[in-house]
Amino acid sequence: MTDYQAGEIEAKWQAAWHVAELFKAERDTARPKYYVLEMFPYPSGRIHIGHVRNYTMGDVIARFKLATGHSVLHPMGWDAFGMPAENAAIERGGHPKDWTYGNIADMRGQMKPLGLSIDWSREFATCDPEYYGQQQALFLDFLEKELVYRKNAVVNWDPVDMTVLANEQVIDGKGWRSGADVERRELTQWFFKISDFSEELLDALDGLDNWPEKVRTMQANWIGKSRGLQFGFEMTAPAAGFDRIEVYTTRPDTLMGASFVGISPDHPLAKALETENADIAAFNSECRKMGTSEADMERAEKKGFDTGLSVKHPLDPSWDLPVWIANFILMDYGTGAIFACPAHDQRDLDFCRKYDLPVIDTFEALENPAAVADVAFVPPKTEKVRWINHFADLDIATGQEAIDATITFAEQAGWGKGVTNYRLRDWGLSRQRYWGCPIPVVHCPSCGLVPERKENLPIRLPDDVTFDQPGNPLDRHPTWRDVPCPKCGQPAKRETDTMDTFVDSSWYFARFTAPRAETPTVPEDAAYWMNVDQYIGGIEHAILHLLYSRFFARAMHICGDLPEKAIEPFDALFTQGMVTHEIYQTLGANGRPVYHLPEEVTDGKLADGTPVEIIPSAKMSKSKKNVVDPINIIDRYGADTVRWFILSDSPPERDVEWTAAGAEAAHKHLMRVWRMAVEAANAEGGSAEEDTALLRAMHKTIHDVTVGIESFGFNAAIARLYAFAGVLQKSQAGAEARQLAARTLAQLMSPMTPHLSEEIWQMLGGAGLVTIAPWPKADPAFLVEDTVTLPIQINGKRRSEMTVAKDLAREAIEELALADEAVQRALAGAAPKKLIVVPGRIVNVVV
RNA sequence: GCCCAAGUGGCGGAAUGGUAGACGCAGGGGAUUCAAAAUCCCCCGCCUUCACGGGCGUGUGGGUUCGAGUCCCACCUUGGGCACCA
Repeated sequence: MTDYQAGEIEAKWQAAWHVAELFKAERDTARPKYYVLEMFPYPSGRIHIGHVRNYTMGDVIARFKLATGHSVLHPMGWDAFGMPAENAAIERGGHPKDWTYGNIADMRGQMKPLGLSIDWSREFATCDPEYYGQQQALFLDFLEKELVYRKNAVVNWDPVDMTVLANEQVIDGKGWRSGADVERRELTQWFFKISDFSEELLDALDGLDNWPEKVRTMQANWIGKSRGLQFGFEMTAPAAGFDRIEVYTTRPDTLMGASFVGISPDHPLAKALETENADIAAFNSECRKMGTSEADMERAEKKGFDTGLSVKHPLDPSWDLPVWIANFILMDYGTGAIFACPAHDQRDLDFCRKYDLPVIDTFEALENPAAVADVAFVPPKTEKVRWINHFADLDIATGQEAIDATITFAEQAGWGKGVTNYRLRDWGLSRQRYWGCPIPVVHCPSCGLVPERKENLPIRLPDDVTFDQPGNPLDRHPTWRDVPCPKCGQPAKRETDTMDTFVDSSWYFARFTAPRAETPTVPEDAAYWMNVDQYIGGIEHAILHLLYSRFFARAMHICGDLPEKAIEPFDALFTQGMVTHEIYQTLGANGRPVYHLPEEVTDGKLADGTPVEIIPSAKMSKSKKNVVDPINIIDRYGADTVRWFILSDSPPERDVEWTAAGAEAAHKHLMRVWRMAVEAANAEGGSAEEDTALLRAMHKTIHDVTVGIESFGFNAAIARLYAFAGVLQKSQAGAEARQLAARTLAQLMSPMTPHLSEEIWQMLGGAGLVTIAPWPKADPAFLVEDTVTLPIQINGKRRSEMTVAKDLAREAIEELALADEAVQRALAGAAPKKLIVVPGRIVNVVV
């Protein structure tokens, strides 16, 4: 009975849970519902340790809620569309569908032994036609409500492979396979009107009390609401059909420090000038030889081109400013044109230094004097104060007041208007790729854009495609693309763009409430299960996925697919840290990095002796091959050990560097708990005093562990469980108390180590399954202590301590403290300068 | 570059503004054993001291406070995100 065969025992209890249907979620109005969801995985082929961490945390919550009387929904699915499946097809042949479903089968097989409390009957993959067909129905609803539209937008274009590249596929401005310089190219694409919801998505962040503050801050900054001034600079002479340049600025108070007006290379004026000036055309085209990612553009060297044009300063018609084209100005934000004030903007200053443009000394107190120490300033045109004070006869010191006053001034004078801008752009969902959800519209030569009929859904991806040539196979598919128009029946062409995979993950949480329904959702199920009570996932999704989901929930509500209460679909969010690992890289033949799996590298070398460059820890990613596979540990020690270990070592919100050392120790501890349970079953002796001491420790542990689980302090809860196991081991309590203690220990451990806990529970005569046994309650009578140890500080440093009755009067504590030997020594006969007593906590004597 | 975090012993980490280092790992010593494994017990921040004790100590530099790992300011380093990786 002392031998513990993890494999057999775990399989036995998993079967018992399955037979009892413990995890099957049913609508049950007699119990409070609880929906716990972990961000679903991409089926890359193997589960990695980060998945285990994510799902184990969710499982602890789900099992805890089950034990505290909730009707729990804890589902699992697969975020199954995306580029890696196509890349696999290109590299190794085969079909993305086979690769994906094969991976799902493998990963499900790796996950099931973990003993997660998942309702597998609700499982789906986003590449199931039953799922994406409903997504197409949602798209048609959105189209009808005008939440989707088409416009031109730029993509990364690989001129050699003749294909669109994702940002990830652009490395140092070159295509990852061809190595060719990437170009920006405009295509007509589909967009969700998320920007219509900017204000609402921003406002509602305030109500998300159970979201991490950092996520709300990041989202607010992403939406980027700003109040600024929009106005026109009149050109000194019209050019290319333009007679003014409209700019937007959040710092109109710096207008008297303007050096030049800058426009984006994609600005209509810049484009118009291209046709008449070859140098400008060359400059713009150079600017476009860069990826579309904002990070790349911001990091790139700042470059400009003097157009030779000039504009008049709005406050001084005799003052001409030159017009430059600058590569750091984004066409997507504001009007695509700015005025530069180098005295108050580092980037403008760098630019002016580089091109020898004037820097005007504006304010008396420069905002960053050190940064401009070497600058030769040009004297200001007004008094060297905020110009609004000069023009409007005001006396304003603070920045925001000055900004507001300038906007009012410009509006009254009639040359500008206050404008609220958002950084948030509409969500482009078109992807020129095969392995995604087809967009259900048809282009008809006579009817134009025609939505598919809902009865024709799902529009299935064709299976007969090949990946032997670059580009989207749907574009060249012989029969799939050519269809009759759903409206007039004449020959027409199906839209060949598919949807961004973020669309798939923006409503899966709603689909889990009715995964087999013939409509996207079912009102009764959505009403009962929504919202997700606890959502758990990586901090890397803090902005895009979570913002898109918030938008989708609103759009679905507008279309009648979700109740109003679900427009904020995630009541509580927990962002777990990532499991990171070093990246191992060598240089390939073409000078590009080649990545290697951790298991291929020993002592910094490959098997053939090639030295490997070690890049410091980073997020585990399949493309960087730094993914650690937990399956060996599961096979060796069982699921309970892996679950216990992954939770025990680190605070859940923090990133952890993966290390395999310690799994062995976790296993030893679990076996120690098992032996103690066996011993408790056969215990003898005991005394009332010993029994009480053990029960006191037990109730304290119940309290601490319960609080720990509820507050995501899993590592701290486990530390308490370790400590209690230590107490139990040393205890001389009698059989009854020790059995109760061991059984309770097992029960408190059950969210983390459910199989071991069931085995102990059963052995020590617990009723039924521990998984659904009511969670223990801490008896307050056992929690109170009657004495307390107070540290005594002298000048804030701990020098002594004393043990006193818990409710001892302040005066008595002061007296005892002053009588303390160390205090007497420090005072040397003098009276203390100050005596601070914090009852129950500390005494501080200031001498 | 911009936005958001994190930084504590050899390691993972604990700590409502109140005894820094709980708990675990690694390490050292001991018990048990013919021996080993397993198990059990004890020690374990750094410097100094035979010892008692003393000094230093939570990325760096300042500040607030009787008291700062915790609050404020500046900086450094690392990580996440930057709209087509998921």
